[in-house]
Amino acid sequence: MNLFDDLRSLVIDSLAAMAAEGALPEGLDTRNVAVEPPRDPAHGDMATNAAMVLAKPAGMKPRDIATDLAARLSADPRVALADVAGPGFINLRLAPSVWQGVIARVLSDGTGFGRSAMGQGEKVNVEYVSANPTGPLHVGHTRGAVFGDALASLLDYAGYEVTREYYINDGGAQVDVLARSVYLRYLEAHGQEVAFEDGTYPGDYLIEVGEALKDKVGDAYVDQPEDVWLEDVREFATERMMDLIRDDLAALGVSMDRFFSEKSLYGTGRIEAAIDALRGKGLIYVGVLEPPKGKTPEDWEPREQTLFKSTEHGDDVDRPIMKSDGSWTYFAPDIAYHFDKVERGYDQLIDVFGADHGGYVKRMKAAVAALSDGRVPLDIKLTQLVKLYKNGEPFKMSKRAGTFVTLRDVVDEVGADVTRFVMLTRKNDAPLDFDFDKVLEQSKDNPVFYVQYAHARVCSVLRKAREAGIAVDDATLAGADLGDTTHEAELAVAKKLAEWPRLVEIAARSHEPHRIAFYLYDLASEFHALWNRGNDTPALRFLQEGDAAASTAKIALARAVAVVISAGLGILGVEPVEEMR
RNA sequence: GCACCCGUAGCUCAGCUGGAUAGAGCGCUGCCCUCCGAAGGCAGAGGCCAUAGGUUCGAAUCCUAUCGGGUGCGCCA
Repeated sequence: MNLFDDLRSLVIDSLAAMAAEGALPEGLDTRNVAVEPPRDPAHGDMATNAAMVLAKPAGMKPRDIATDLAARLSADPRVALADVAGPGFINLRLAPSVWQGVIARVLSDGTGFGRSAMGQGEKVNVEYVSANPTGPLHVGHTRGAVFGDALASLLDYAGYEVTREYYINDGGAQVDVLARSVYLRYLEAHGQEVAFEDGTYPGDYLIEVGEALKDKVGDAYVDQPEDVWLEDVREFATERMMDLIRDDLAALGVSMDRFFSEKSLYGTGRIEAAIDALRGKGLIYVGVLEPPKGKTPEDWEPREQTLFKSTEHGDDVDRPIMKSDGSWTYFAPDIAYHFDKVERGYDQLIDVFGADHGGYVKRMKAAVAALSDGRVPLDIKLTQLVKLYKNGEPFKMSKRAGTFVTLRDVVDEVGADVTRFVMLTRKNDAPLDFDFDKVLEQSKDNPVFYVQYAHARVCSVLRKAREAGIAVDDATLAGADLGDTTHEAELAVAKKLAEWPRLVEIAARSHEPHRIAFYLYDLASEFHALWNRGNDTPALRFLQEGDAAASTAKIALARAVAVVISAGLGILGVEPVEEMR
């Protein structure tokens, strides 16, 4: 239920009626006609630009169209007032019963109130995290994990069929490095002195893996050449690392629908099939790339390579897919992986990368465009860096890995809920400051607290009401007579609630879950404001002493706020709290 | 050199895919607890939306150029 859509339909219908009566030309394009909340509430509850959009194609003055249209709109019982303003806006003020209806609707729909059919069951694949299986997840991954997960939930809420997916980079050289590092820990477990050279992973987290390897194979690999143990150790270590990563994700409340192994693409003809698909479109050739201008690498020399003609689909230069020794570059399996996603029938693909992968956006989009003949859109969301602070000082260190702050460090310190919410209080492509102290602060500076506090306050009201013997289950509240809920402070809250379904669609369309967090903050703010009005105006208190009916109506409003907060936090993956401690 | 992202109040950031007098928090000034949680709320001051053009009824938003910041740029994934 999106009230703005309802009113837009009314506008469109009225325009059609005008056309039928000759007051407007037939067949005007109404796609740009919008019904939106005005910036300034003094302008009313909603505004439409219809007259201004249509004036030119209709060859009429905006205000003439607006005057006629406004008269028709005010005939609708939902519209209390329709007047023409400014260059041709029509401002609408809606009847209190409309807003009361919103409250009742929230209570009967529950957290499904904002669900949208917008996605129409389209299949969307959201790939996120996809960290190399070489160690624990760090803060950067955390932001990507939270963002991707919230985006997936948001799309689900907006009516898409969502798959959450993780691409395991287990096919390249870095898992060999992992295997060698684990082997060193294995030797260590056998009492040998080892040295971690450059190009190995010295982190403590591999100690237990080395010991586990010892438990598994005994001394079979001690002092053996690499070709004896490398493959086995690589597989063993990769599985261990994925277990670790899965645990890290679970601690953050993230669970994937599917883990896709890069290695599974090798030796199965799947990379070749993807490249052949491109070759069939004439997009694979052997050639020599120009050196990048202005910054020619010292060791640059012209080299013949097998290239993907990504410039055909918007990239800046063509990209190599095969090394001179005949093996694939990393880009080739990436192509094959996305080919697989296309072939699985998704209507839309989304990749969440760290900002340092910004350079791969164009080539990936080019590959998907080519492989799907432009049918499957690929959106790539980049998450910017997270800067950590403690007591206002930049903070770097890790208990477990020695060099970087891990996801575990963050979650252990502040909890999954706080981590998730804070990570979403910034747009994905904006850098984020994360202060370990501030995010735990119980004050209005802290959005996490502020939103939770609003929810807790509602729960507090419900507790008090129950103690007073007032029934506050949702069914009772949904059936409450809201006729006296007419104070502008109360209606302001109801109006904010009415925006929720619209906001969900906007956030889903733009792939921007941070909008949910900002909305919740706004909603909480409206609620706190109303709460305080009760200080000066007893009639606005939620509990009306000795008047159960009035209390029920006001509690219905409060409960509706809690329901929408729950729904929003649910999308963000945050548990609403019943009381602050 | 090229590409992508960014530039909005003193600070940190929103800004509804083009709408009216550009918003919030912090900080600053002044108020509000005999009252459901003051862990809050209200009011005030603070802006050339980096700059210059363009598109149109209308631009912080779209286009072009310039300035400033970040990231990336052929066998590393």
